[in-house]
Amino acid sequence: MKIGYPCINRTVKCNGNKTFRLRSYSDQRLTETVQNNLACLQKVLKYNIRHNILFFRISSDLVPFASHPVCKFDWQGHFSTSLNELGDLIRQHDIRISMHPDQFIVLNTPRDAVLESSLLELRYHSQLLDLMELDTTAKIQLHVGGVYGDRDTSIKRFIDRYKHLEPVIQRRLVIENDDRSYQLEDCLRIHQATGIPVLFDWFHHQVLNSGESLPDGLKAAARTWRSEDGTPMVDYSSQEPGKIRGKHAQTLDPHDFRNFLALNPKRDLDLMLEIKDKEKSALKALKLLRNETGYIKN
DNA sequence: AATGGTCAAGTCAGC
DNA sequence: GCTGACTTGACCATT
Repeated sequence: MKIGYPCINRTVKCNGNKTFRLRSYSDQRLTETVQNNLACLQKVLKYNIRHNILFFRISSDLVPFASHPVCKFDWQGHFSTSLNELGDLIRQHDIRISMHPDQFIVLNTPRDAVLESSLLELRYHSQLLDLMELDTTAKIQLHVGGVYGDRDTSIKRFIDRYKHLEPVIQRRLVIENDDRSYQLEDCLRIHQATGIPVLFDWFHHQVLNSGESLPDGLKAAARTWRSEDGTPMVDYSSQEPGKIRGKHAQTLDPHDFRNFLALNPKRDLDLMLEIKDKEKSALKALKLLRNETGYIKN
């Protein structure tokens, strides 16, 4: 089991998620920012390697405005060498990579303009991973999308859109159960129709489910991953005490995490910690894993 | 250097 | 109808 965290490292003094305002766009500003972001990503990956954190989610802001019409710059060509070198580092240390396009990317939208920009953004994500020459175990995770007052039709629209995706996007895409619209059951139904792997979100499943236990839910999701998709990915968080239901924890709750481990003794999964203090919790989780008797290697 | 208004993009719940 | 939440506050004009 690999442990990971998303996008930001607060220990390494290097911000690899730098962006800028649209009206400040220039090719020069873009190249400077991307150069910075790639250099920081490399530093963060090296920090992760030193600390045995071998799962990482790369920020969608790596190349700001990459899919925006304002950007005519050939960032793919200009940064292909740097991206390739990053890919070398990732492959050399067998780091698992994911990306998570943000909330504006909605594959099942009824609106043409939203679909079009979503497809461009997905293409950007897949191009990044392709330029790093990562295999299809590097994934792009999406939620199913909106309900629009008609779940069945909206699920059908997702299925149809997925089937018509470019293969380079299709092979990387996975769907994740969310905590208010589409639960595990819906994702499994979409898997049945398309073969798309289902990334199990442990915390969301506690908030929204149809009665499956957490371990059963996780097992059902894990079965949707083929060998070319790699080890099933799982998102993990726990409830921030005293905040509204569904609020992600500030830091790893050792009690909740031990419970997670106890419920999943096989641990044939890669675990993304969606916890606000990022690498600190990843380190806590790894330490806890090492110190617990009966818990494996690393 | 500190501050505060504002930022490409969608959808939904809660008020 | 507006605001906040979402994987993540940070950019930038102004003082």
